[in-house]
Amino acid sequence: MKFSREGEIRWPRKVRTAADAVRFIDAVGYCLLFPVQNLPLPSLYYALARRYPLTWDTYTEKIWHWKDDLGRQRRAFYAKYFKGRGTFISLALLPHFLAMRDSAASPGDHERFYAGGRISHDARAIWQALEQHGPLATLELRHACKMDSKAGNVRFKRAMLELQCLLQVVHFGAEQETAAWASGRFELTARAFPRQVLRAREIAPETARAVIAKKYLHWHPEVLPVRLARLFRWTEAEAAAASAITPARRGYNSPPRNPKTQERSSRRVT
DNA sequence: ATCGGGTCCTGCCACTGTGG
DNA sequence: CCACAGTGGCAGGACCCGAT
Repeated sequence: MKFSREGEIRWPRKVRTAADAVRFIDAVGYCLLFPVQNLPLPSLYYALARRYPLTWDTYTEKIWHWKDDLGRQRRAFYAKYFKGRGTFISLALLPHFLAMRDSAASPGDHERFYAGGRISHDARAIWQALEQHGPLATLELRHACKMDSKAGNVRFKRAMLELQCLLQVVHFGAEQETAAWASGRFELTARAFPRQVLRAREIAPETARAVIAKKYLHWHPEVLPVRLARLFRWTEAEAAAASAITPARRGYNSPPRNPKTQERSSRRVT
């Protein structure tokens, strides 16, 4: 397995307990569960194990449980967010992530999101089931949405990813549904983190981007707007504004770029 | 013998922009 | 106009092992 180390940070404290993990998440603001190639973000795994590559050991086992427990205990937000990979977001920054894309929803907002073309039919069904039944484990949720079959599971996974990338659904513990691996348990963000959702409604998107960028720049001061844009799915103009770097200074630490590249980078990078 | 839980990886295809 | 590179999305494989 190959992993990029570029997003990792020098965190001076040892991470041994769940409380340490929460301190780490609060300090970095947002991080990955496991390191992911081409995704320059710190990972909880590296903070704990301090080494690559990832192997299945006591460290892995520890954070495996933390991802289930921290959300349920409302000590951090955990969902598949960046590139659909396991991501922690601190409680302090969750409102900003929600505000950034107008994602501060109420439990009954599935119709509004569906009508607005923001979620698929399957995602709406999952949202509805969670609204109706409260937190459900994978198999219960699939059953409630009539996605029990193999083909149904593919639709379920895709729709769940969609909802998590929109920050509407959050990991909320785990449940031993079968004798095999434990299933995740899921809840609506609006129900699990109502205070953060309310707070998000008071934050303007550009303010949210600035706070998120400031956090990233604290640990990666040399990052260029184009990298920020790519990471957070902003336009380069939004990234430059968020990191308060003027266009004149934009190429400060980078080699000169040809005009065609600059023209391209003025559009949204995805 | 097959299934299925969650995750990451690889391979494939479609799309886009570049550059000759 | 066309070939090429880069990217993103998606599907399927591997992992493990007990239940069916």
